[in-house]
Amino acid sequence: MSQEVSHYIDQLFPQFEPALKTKLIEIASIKDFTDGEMMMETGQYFRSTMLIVEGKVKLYREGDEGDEFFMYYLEPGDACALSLICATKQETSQIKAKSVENTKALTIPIAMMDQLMREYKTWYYFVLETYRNRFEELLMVLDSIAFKALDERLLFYLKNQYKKSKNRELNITHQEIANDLNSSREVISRLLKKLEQRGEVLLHRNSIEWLK
Amino acid sequence: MSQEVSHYIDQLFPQFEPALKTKLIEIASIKDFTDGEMMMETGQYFRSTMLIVEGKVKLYREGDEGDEFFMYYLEPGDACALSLICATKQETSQIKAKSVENTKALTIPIAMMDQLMREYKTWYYFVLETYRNRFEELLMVLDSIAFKALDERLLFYLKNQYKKSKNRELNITHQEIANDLNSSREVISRLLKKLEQRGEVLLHRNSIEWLK
DNA sequence: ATAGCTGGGTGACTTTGGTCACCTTTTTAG
DNA sequence: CTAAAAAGGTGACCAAAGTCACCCAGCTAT
Repeated sequence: MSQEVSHYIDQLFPQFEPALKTKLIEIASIKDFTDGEMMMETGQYFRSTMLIVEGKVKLYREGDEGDEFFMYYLEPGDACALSLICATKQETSQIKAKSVENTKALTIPIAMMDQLMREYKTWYYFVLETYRNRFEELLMVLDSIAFKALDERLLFYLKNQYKKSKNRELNITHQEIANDLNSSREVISRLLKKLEQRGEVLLHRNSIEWLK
Repeated sequence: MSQEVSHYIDQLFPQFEPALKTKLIEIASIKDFTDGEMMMETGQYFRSTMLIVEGKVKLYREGDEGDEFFMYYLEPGDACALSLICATKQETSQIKAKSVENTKALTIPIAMMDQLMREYKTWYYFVLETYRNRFEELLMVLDSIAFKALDERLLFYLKNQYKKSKNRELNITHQEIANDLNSSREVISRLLKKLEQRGEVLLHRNSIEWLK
């Protein structure tokens, strides 16, 4: 078990100082989530901070009528910024997190946060860096929704997906995209068709192929 | 000078531990900004962290065509979250900050951030709390733009303004509101008229009166 | 007093995107 | 194999909001 933790830290968090690694091996444990499992609901309390070490986690905001709005993904090497913040004050979360692959996370009891922050410089940097990155990602999302029309938002979304999947072929349905962008299937289908006509993508059932 | 710093800390940051207060008196200085002055441009580097002690600062995101999109205000007792994060890594800012009243800020050299974080627990809490608050505020903005129609966003905006001004009378033009919401004057005028017809506000030249 | 500026009102029109109804094709469950 | 579900296409229509053109009222500087 602690061997597994050790391995993940070497692979994904090589910047952690040796003493911090030792400490984490002592206090952290591994938690598994199956594909599609909710990792966090709105209004739920945090009991631990999570560092993603395998899989992919989708973070989204939930509207009053239960609509979902996609914010960003967490991947191996990322930490949930909210769990880093909220943790320290026992606040509830305002976002939902769903595992979209079989996901493994390194969990650290929130009670340890204070100590880690003050005793390990590399942890402290990691937390600040995480914050900054999430904040920036959120700003990018805000940008696209505040300033761009839906066709540009769709492009922004697709590019993001391709970047994360490292694959020409994206396995996703029009309906899922519509949900993530808080739009409707018909509209997304139409816009995708336009992209196809412009030669930017190839549409297949259940997948979109990125040309260009 | 240091007397002024001391006074502001007592008034606005009573939670700071005595040793931290002493330290800040030693290293912080006061900077003045006149009404309307830009405090930060996109792409600019941070050289110091700022705690607002007087006035009001408007934070907004800038679109590709120079459109502005209002995010939130900073008021006395608030700190710029971005300057807290970016500071530590010499990153550039993605947002603009404008003083909208005569504003005074307590500035702290970024070189001190590390030490403050590790040596003063109350500072560390303050920074995390600041992050959390800005993140939440940003999420609220994201919500309103992702899930709400313009009329609701306008209400959300007006309520926010009234809350911050503690005044029934809000001195603002329709054009300014349109800019902040990235909409157009005519549309805002029409929506405001509807609000007036429903008896929620009274419209005057250069001001909007909140009834209810 | 007059000219010009700023704030705001209004109608006509257009575009974007959401909705509805209904269709076809492919996949999957029984 | 057949029925149902899932994925996607399509046209008609509608509503929200952006745009344009033009108006008027009130303030201000000369």
